[in-house]
Amino acid sequence: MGATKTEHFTDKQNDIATLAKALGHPARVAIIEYLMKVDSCICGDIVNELPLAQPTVSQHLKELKNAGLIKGSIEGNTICYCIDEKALKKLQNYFAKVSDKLEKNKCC
Amino acid sequence: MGATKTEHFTDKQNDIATLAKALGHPARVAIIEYLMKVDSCICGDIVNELPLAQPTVSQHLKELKNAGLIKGSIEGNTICYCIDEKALKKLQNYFAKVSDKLEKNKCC
DNA sequence: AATCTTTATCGTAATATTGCAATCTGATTA
DNA sequence: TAATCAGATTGCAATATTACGATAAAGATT
Repeated sequence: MGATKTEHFTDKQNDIATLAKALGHPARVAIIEYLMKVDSCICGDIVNELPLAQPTVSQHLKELKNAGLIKGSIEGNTICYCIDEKALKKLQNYFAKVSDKLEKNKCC
Repeated sequence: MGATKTEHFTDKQNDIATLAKALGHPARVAIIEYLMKVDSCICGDIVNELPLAQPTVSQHLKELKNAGLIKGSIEGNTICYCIDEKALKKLQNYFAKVSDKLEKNKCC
């Protein structure tokens, strides 16, 4: 096996899982944090920021893009990556809701 | 390879990645949501709630426990699983901070 | 005690992920 | 036009994940 049975779960559960999975690797967390730090989207130096080879970084960027967490636009020779706020907002809302619910139903 | 190079990233990045990774599977999202729905921790019927075989569910529960997202206490014959608020709070804070920062630094 | 119930563990097969060297592509520059 | 540069893609090896049947462990029930 090894293949996730996505069809058995709700769209929302799959959606959250996809976003969470994309952040389930420290390199990808680091990429998001770097994009946040350089408050603009002037990118092109992500590879130099990470302790990983260029193809590996490229792959991580691809996964973040597939999950919808970042978007990249071609800017001449380089590519300008940029956080997609919507996706992070989704995560924020989700965990805010969860935490809120837990606050109310304290049981242990 | 296939082994994550955790040693190159900060503890915080690894921490967030570990939590996110644990939620990077719809079954585990479903488990958390189920534990939230039955507002108590009277568990023992998680297997029946999920479209997966018992060993598979047990494995997912183990991963959630390892990541610190849930805790389980033996209650006679059954085991009583329960969300660990601290971990979810951590995620909430993280994404709240990220969203807040993105709000301020709008660039694209 | 024998059995049932609940959950964990083992073993294993299928698939996915991580990482990188080598290579390719497409835009820029010399 | 050729050399260069930034990134993506390919191909591959190592490792991790997902899923489940079989089985084990341990308390509950009969």
